[in-house]
Amino acid sequence: MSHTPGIRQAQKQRTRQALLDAALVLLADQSLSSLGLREVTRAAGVAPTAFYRHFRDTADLGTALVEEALGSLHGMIAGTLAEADSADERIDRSVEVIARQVRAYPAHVRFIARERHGGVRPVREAIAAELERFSREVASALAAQPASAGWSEDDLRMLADVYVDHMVMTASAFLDAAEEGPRARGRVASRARLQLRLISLGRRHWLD
Amino acid sequence: MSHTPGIRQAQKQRTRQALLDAALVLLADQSLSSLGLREVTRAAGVAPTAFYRHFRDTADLGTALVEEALGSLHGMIAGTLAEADSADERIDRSVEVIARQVRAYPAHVRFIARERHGGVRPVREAIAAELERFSREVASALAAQPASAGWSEDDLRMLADVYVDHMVMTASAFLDAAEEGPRARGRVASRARLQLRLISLGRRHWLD
DNA sequence: TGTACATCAGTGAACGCGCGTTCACTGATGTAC
DNA sequence: TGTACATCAGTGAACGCGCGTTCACTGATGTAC
Repeated sequence: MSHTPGIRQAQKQRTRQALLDAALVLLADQSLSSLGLREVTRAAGVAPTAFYRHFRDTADLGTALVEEALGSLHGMIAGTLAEADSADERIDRSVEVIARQVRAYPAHVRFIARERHGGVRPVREAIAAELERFSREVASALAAQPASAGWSEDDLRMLADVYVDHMVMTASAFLDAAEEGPRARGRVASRARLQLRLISLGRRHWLD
Repeated sequence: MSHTPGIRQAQKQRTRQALLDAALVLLADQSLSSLGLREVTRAAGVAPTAFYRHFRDTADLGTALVEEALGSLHGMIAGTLAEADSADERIDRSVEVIARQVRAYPAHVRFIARERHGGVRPVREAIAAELERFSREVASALAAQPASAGWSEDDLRMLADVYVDHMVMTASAFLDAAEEGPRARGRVASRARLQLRLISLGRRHWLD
């Protein structure tokens, strides 16, 4: 594929990444729809015009950030769901995975939570598409569990949506809590566990 | 209280409302953090400097919009929850109330969904405060139901949070669906009902 | 009721500033032979 | 390996434009007597 040798390509990638990283930092305190191109290039240490070598505009950069932030979700839950014996264990595991993700990539999480309903249509659509893809993966992971015997496909998708929405909301809550300290983080975690337990109970009695 | 006679006050209120209305229209396609003061005054048909007679800046206007959008939530659910015989009926009623609110005030709903995690801190905090107040109201309405016998206060707050988050997500989904047509709206409604049924089942077996 | 003065919501000109975009350019990297 | 030419990521100057904010103002409304 990449028949272009290397040095030039590699340097271009480095600049592109510098722009993405700079944007992500700036997006801690503002929305994408107010992010300026010059602002980004200034923070990245390149000339404003260099921006156009990589992105058409800031919305285009935004969709690149969506992929960077959500591409890694692939297969993440599959492992989480599979390797656990009891329901409670699966719940603990899930909340831990979310907490870890937020600690590791706080800026990405903030970006997704913010722009999911944000003012830039293509970015909103990119996030919706990624989350739907993810929800479908969750649904098929759920389908493989014994607890899902007798469930319709629609109901499994509905359940998967609940989990995905819950994941995003919890991630965002962890982020807010991070500003307050470890006690707040603990409160978010235990609330998330209770909510997952509620969903789990509803699931168990769905076919009653 | 208002010992100032009237005409002048009334006109001031009218201008203020024109600014709020204009802002809400502009916020259909962008976030508050990129909303310009001149943009708002232009759309409202007043001079840019008139803005300062009413708001310190656009963030200040934003917090005023939060009150306008969420102030009306007061007591809304109380009625919805109380006047229903069966659980299914309560679910149908709730989804209808949300759908009606979205139809009646689409711009307000969009604003709240967008700015709940948006880039303007004081507005985010105002929304969080209003939703927390609302969640507390829901929790005490839930506490009054027979189904809540034996529930701890914490668990009721957790449940109320689930309902509030679900309400905001569903409202936002109705909004997206409105662009696609009535069939999409129907799908959102039935998914919301299934999700509420899931929660309701979990609730019923919480103390098992 | 009539008059003289005070208040204050909205105006319009002016300011300095940073924005997004264009353009011709430079010089390191890549390619052909 | 060496040379001559092509490519193209990043530059820097320049542009026109709309921004937020200041200021002194106007004239309708409110108040005191």
